[in-house]
Amino acid sequence: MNTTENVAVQKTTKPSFNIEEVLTAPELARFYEESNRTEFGKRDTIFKQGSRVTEVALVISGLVKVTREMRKGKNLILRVAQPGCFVGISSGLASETYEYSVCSMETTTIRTISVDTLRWLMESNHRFANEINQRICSENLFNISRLSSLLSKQLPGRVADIILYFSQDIFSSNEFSIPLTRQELAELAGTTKESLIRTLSEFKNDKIIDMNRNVFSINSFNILKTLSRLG
Amino acid sequence: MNTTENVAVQKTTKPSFNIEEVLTAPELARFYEESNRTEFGKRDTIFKQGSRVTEVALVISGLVKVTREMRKGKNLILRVAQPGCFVGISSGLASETYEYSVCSMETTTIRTISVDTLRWLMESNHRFANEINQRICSENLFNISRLSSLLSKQLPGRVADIILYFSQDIFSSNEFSIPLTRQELAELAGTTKESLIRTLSEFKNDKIIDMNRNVFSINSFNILKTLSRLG
DNA sequence: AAAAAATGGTGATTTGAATCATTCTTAAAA
DNA sequence: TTTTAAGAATGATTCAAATCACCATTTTTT
Repeated sequence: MNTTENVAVQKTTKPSFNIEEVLTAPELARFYEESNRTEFGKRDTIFKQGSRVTEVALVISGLVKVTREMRKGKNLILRVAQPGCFVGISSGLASETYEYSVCSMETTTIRTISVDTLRWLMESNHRFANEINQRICSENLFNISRLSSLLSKQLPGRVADIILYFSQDIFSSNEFSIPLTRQELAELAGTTKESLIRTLSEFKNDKIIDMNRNVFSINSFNILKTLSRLG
Repeated sequence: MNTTENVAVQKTTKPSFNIEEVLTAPELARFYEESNRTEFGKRDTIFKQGSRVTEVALVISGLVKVTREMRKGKNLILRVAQPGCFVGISSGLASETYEYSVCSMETTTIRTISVDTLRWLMESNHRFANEINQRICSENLFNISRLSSLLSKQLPGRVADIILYFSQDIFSSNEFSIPLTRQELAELAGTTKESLIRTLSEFKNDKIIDMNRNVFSINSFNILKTLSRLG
C-alpha cells in the first residue's frame, strides 16, 4: 500500500494567502490601479477555452468552475475556485491561448490583471512569487491526483469523491446546496448524467446521503471515505 | 469545435533552456557545489512516491519515467523526462512527500539539488525562476490535456497518442525503440497489458505501424493523427 | 544447459458504464 | 394560465474494455 492515498480532491481550491497581506503598499496600489473589477451573473463565461490569453483573474466573491471542453459536447470540470483563488495562471504563463474555460456558478466578482502585471508582481515580490509557485504546484498535484482517481476508481468512488469535495473543500459543512446541474456534476465525476444520477440514487437508498433537488447532506462520512478509498 | 485540440501529448517533456546559459557564474558554481551527481542502472528507483521530499533532480543523460502508483499494482506513467528536464519540482515546492515515483528507463545520470537550493536559485535569478515557472505551468497544462484525453478517448486514440508521443516528443524520428515493457506502455495509455497488445496488433495488421519486439516504425502519421483526433 | 521467472500474445467471458428511449418534474416563456 | 422548454429520473439494451485462462517466447538465474 502507498503512503499517499488517492484522495481525489484535496484542499487545493482553498486560497492559502491574502493579497493584501503579501503585497507591499506600492505593489498593492499598482495591483488595484491595473486590475479591473468585473461582475458576472449566475452562469457567465469569464474566460473561453481557445481564445487568446490576455489576463488572469482573482476571484473576489462568488464561485467559478474551471472546465476543459473535450470533444463535441463533452466537458470535464477541473475544479471549483473560491474567493482568493487565481484562475488562468497556468495558461497565462505557458500558453498563447486559454487551455480551459472559466465560468461563474453564481453571482461572482473578479479582478482581472494582465499577464504582464502578474509577472511584474512576481518579480517585485519574492513572497508573492513563492505563493503563486506553490499554488501552481498544488494545482498540478491536484490534477495528478484526479488523473489517477478518475482513471482507477469506478463510479461509486468517484461520486463519493465529489460529495466529499463539496463538503470538505468548498462548503466546509455536511449539508450544502450544490450550484451545479446533474449534467455538470457528471462532468466533475467524469461520467454521464444518467450514470451519475443512478449512483446518487443508490447512495440515497443506502442512506449514505440525503438529497432533495440540489441540497445534499451527508449521513455517513465514513462510508463515503471508504467508497473513495476502495474506488 | 474547439480551437484547442486534445493532443494528449504535447512538447512538455522537452527542456526549453539550459542551466549553463541561464545561471550566472557564481550561481552555477553553487549549483555544482551543492548538487550531487548520481548514476542509475536500467530500471532503478530515483524517487519513491510517498517518501519525504528532500531533493529535486535534473536529468543529465538517459531517460526516466514519472509514475503515479495508484491502487495495488496499478500504475499510471505520467510522463517521460529527458536530459535537461527537472523532476520532482511540483512535489518539492508543494508537498511534504513525493506524489509520484521517478524511475530510470535506461542507464541514467542525474544531478540532485535540495529544495532549499532550488528556492535560492529561483530567488537569486529571475530568468531561471521564470523558466521554472513556465515548466511547471506547461507540466500542468500537459496533465490537463492528458486528463481530458484519457477520459474522453477510447483505446485506439490513446494508443495512437503514445506512439506519436514517442515519435515526436521523445525520439524525433518515425522509427524508434521504446525502452518500456508492454505492461508499462499500458500504464502510459491508461489501460491493461492485454488491451494495449490487442490494439497494437490491430495497428500492425492495418499497416499503420510496423513493430517487432520493441522497435516501432510509423507507416502512416496521418492515420495515427486522425485516430488521436477522433478518439 | 536446465530451470525458473518475466514478458508477450491470444481467445473466451464478464462487466461497468455508455447509450438509447421514455416519462416525470420543475422552471421559464408566451 | 397554458405552453414550451430544460432538467431529473428510471428501465432496457449495447458495447468497449477488463478480467480470466492459457500458451509461447524470451530473458534471467541457478
